[in-house]
Amino acid sequence: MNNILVVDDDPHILKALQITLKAHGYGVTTADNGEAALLSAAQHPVAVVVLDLGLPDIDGTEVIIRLREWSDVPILVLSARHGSTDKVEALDAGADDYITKPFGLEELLARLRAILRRTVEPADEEALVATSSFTLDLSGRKANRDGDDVRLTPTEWSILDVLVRNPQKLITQQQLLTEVWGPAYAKESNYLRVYMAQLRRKLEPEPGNPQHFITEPGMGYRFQP
Amino acid sequence: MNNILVVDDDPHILKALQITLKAHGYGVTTADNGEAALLSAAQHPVAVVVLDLGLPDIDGTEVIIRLREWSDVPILVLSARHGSTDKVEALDAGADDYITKPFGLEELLARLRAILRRTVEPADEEALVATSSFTLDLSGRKANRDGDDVRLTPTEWSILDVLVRNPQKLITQQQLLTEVWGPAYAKESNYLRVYMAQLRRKLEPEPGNPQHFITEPGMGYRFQP
DNA sequence: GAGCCGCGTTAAGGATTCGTCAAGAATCCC
DNA sequence: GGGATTCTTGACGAATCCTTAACGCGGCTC
Repeated sequence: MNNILVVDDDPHILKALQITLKAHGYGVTTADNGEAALLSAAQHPVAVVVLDLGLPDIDGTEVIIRLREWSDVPILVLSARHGSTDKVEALDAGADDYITKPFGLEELLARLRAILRRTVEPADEEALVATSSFTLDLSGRKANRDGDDVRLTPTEWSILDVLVRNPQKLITQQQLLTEVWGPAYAKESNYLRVYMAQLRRKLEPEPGNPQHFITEPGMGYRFQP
Repeated sequence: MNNILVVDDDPHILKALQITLKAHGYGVTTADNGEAALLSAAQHPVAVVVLDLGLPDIDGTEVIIRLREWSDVPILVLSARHGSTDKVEALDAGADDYITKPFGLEELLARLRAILRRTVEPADEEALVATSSFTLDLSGRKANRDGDDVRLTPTEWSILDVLVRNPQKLITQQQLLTEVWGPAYAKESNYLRVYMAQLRRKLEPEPGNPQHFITEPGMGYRFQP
């Protein structure tokens, strides 16, 4: 089910959108200010953000920019401002679409469908990864080593996701931290050290001499299949 | 250069859009009816289609549907019809965006940028550089020599970044020092000597007789692919 | 030809980062 | 509620990297 984050300071609009979207089969999360929206987007996976520009705390464009620092989630802007400048600013900041109030619900839904059509994951086919010492099923969340199932925690999985989906490529510590914990944790390289050690202990044949999760000192980590 | 196909039956609009888009660095192809548009899209590679709904031969929505049978190219619809039904029809047929006439040129350009931003990305150009004795993957931070991976430190990479991104160009010592260590170190040419030696030892076949990292005495260094 | 300057090379100290362990806090599940 | 899992946080040696100094070499100037 696609999860939509709706951000608006008007409780009536928020309620109306929530009901309409849910009736059309979407999951809905709401926020009535910019900070809450950014926080929510960092915590739950979101398919689309529907964003009102007129927020009480932060300017809407600012929300777009800060969201774009670490996320590619599509953003559909709602706004009472008809001015061309406002539209250009929001779109260039990283928004994907812009509707002016008052808007028709049918149009909003159609534009949401158009956006989602494009972002639908090309293939959630079984993402299987195999190395010389273990196998992973990313979509099924299963790990196997020497025939024995290995239990991994949620955080360990999300780290694996990022690393394994970019094999042999260097993943910066910042990248990992912002993808897993959110942009506010971009400096907590402590976490990475702890979790990389756990992953190695659970998956590597010789945790002290890793051959698949390689650390590049001063930069980040790299997955070697 | 991004190629845009503009479809409109009004020659004035066609001409105006052509001039504006070209002025902004896009390549432009035009068509004044639906059949010509479909034909043109099939013949030339197109990055975006800008489509007027009111065409003389085929209905605009029909053009979208027939285009979508074989192409995923983004479609931006222009239309004089403000009705919600028209928008929903066009968007659900496969259009990506919908602007009603009269529209601001700035808005059109911003929406084009928003669409292109999303579709250009998957190209994910791997910045690969190859010489006769080693290969570099700048984005993946991978260096290879004679089939063996070479480990480079962060500072070594940032020097490589500057040199390799300007092949055959002379990079002065000041440039290198300020780009890598910051402007305060612009006189510490000591560092450069140390690190250029390390890079040569790691990448050159004969470090004593470098063929790719060439020093221009008294000036700086030059990368020769 | 003596002295100076810029470059290449090497090695050692210091600073930073990494791996590891463990314990308390938070969360989840029954 | 209570127990178990998971997450956070701090501290410590060990490994890695950066900085710095010293020395040799060749070319240039005087």
